[in-house]
Amino acid sequence: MKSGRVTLAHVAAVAKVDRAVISRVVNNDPTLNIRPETRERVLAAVAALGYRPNVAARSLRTARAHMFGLFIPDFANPVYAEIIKGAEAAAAALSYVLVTGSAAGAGLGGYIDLLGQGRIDGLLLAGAEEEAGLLEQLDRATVPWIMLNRRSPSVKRYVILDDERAARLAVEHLVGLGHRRVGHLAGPVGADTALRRSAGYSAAMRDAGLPDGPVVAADYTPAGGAAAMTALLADPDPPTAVFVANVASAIGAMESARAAGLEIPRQISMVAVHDLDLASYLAPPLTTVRMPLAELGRRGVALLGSLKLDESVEEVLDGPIELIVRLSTAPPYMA
Amino acid sequence: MKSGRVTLAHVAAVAKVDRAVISRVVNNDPTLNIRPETRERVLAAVAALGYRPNVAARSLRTARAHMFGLFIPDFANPVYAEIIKGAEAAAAALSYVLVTGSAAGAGLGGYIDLLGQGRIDGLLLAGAEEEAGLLEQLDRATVPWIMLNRRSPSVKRYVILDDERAARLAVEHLVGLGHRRVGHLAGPVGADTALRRSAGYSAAMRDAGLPDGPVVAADYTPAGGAAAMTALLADPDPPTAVFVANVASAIGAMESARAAGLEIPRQISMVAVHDLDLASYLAPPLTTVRMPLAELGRRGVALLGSLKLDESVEEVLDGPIELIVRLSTAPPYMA
DNA sequence: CTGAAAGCGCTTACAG
DNA sequence: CTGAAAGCGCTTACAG
Repeated sequence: MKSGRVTLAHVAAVAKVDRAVISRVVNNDPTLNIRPETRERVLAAVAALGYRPNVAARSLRTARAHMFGLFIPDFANPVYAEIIKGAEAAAAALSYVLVTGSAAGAGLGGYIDLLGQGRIDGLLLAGAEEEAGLLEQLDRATVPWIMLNRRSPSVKRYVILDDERAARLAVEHLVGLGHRRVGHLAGPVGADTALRRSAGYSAAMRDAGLPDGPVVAADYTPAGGAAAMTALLADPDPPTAVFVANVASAIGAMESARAAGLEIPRQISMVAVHDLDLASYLAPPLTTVRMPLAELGRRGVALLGSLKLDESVEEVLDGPIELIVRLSTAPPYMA
Repeated sequence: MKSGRVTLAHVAAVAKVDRAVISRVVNNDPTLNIRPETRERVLAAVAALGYRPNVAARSLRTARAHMFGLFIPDFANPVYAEIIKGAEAAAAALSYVLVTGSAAGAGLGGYIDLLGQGRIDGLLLAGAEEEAGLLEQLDRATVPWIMLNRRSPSVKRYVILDDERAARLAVEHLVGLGHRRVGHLAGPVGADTALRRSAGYSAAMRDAGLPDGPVVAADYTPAGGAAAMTALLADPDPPTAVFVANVASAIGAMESARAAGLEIPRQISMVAVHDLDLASYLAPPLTTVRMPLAELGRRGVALLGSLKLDESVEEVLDGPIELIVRLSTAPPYMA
């Protein structure tokens, strides 16, 4: 029995009812009045033949693909892995399929094209660079789309995390340990998350009555963090602690600190945003701020399922943000 | 102009030809004889209206979804990121969409169900655990599927990497440095890649005229590596070097070695399979063996595109495997 | 060189 | 309570 070949007609023939009835039983149509024994017969035939509704036919008829898209820049970034996990779970709960794509495929443009083809019923854009014409392309779309973890000035469709609060938590931890000269490895220039984390850093410093320490922009990669940390340590008055905007940057920054002969945390403390499994196994284990990334993915999908086409969302996700203290932070050596 | 709403009929009206002609122009039907000016008119109308063929209608008619599936256990494992990247690129080259899913979604069973629904034209299974009934479910499928990076005794459909060669390369490097007592952190029991890497380890040791050192199984995670390394170091005659089957395990193993007071590489050398960006930033930077993972994904998709339904594949991918020497390996201290 | 027609497999408003 | 019918938007063998 080749399962892909069984159609409603086959099931109807076996169950001795019309195809319409099979369809309504399979889809749990609440307006269907049916004798229990008929329903049983239908279900038995469905099971016996291994009937699976053909998605293409259903989509054509209902104009719904039962699929959502999620675009990310790069699968290698573990931050997205967490987002995907939440989005996948939420999609599965709605009986939707999540198709996650990165720039390595057809690119963002090709991805948005899936909307035009009717392949997906909604699109989540996580950390995508803004390219000319894409927003325009999106605006012509007939299905909802939402930016994840990133705002854009011209767009009233996003859900983000409370990056400012995360940054404050990290800085307050450092200040609480006695640090007064606290540097900041900010994210890439122009990145929305970087802006918000930097704002949190400055706010927390101000609240503590301290001036900002040295600030250097760094890509969210080990290489970016390494280069930025080297620059930061060249400051005439180097900090005793650094708040790093991203954990991948922090991994590179730790290496630069070691290369400069600094012992972590004795001579320099470090704390970074986003917790990874890996953080416990670094040398020394890295203090981090854990953000609800899976929840972000989950929420994005839920919104896609409920949002009206022209409805706007501007949401800061209210989830648990917690400091995870490991061994990369300590009181300043010469406090 | 809502792009999702333009159909062949609209384009046909504008271009003043039949819908069939539009379809054949859009699909580059080679059997179509058409006057150049007519083709121009059609193309102009397509562009002007922003026509995009409806995928559901096309799939229903042609019984092809133009979509491939890739199932992985977990997006957080960076090894899969690399495979996805290659698979995405290959799919895009075929104008196919790749839908990658993990166990966090509907699970492998739900994933295989996509086949039954006609949603995908082929499925790649990367490192999936074998569950009862799933192979049976797959055998009923009417589209090709292939196991990636993993064989199964009952299945003649796989493409794998040359794990044995990778292992030999690593062990020969250690032996070349002068190590004679070489331990092995093997992968999880039952994992096919682990078996092949262990075979390579033993073969290389035998070729060097050396007996196997202590061998401990370890999950492909930092935690698994950490636990296994602790066990291995308890050996009455501990090794001066360790070949670790997986880079994630190695990260945990390095931490255990440090915790045991061992300096890497002075007191113990370590080399692991799979290269990551991260490896350069560990303390010390980790010597690895780089495997062609993206190529594996690419090859899997290419096979899906060309394989007959009942054709078998048993392929060991012939791609570059190279040792990347960093600072975690050195001659033994007391050679 | 171009058009008319059938049909892929569903869902749904309607008839009885 | 169940069936007959239309139609979603395409592709393709065929007619002319």
